[in-house]
Amino acid sequence: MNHRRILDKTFFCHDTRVVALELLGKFLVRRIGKKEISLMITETEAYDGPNDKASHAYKGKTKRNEVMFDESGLWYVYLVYGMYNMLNIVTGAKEYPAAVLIRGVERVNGPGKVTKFLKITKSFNKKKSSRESGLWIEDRGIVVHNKEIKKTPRIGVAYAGKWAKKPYRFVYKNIL
DNA sequence: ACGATGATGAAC
DNA sequence: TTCATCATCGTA
Repeated sequence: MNHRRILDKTFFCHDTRVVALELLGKFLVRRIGKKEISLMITETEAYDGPNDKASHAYKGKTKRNEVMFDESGLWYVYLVYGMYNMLNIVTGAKEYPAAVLIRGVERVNGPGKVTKFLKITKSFNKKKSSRESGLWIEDRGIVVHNKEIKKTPRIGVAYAGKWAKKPYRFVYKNIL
């Protein structure tokens, strides 16, 4: 059975923490010309709504974060530290600003390295996760058990007070 | 432990 | 218009 299902809005329109968990074991697929690169997602972080101080949406809608307020299943890509693009997928209901940061995939650890390896830039911002955009996520039938998932505080958000301590980072331990 | 490197948002 | 900050990473 070659089980393959491209994930769409129906997958992403749920609680961002649930989506972040369920993205582990799914495949991030990037088409460049005729070639497709598929890598299993191994590390994610949830950014949850207007009250999460670690989230870009905490202070309301801006030009940068406005896609977080749009419908789920869209890419949110932005530049940090002048060098690294961060890849997020918008989650939850429309107007509820939430997203999941894809921090790591198999053999590529670190959100800046993922985007560099897959040549993902801000040109993907606000595009839909879909085959036609050249970047999408597939379910290939891998089942990840709760015991295989490590939950930790998020990285690089020490400024966020009590939100910095919430276990919104998810790591699939069964990494190749 | 620290510098690279530039967009962003808030202050002025 | 200036300024501090930043969901990072490679080098030391």
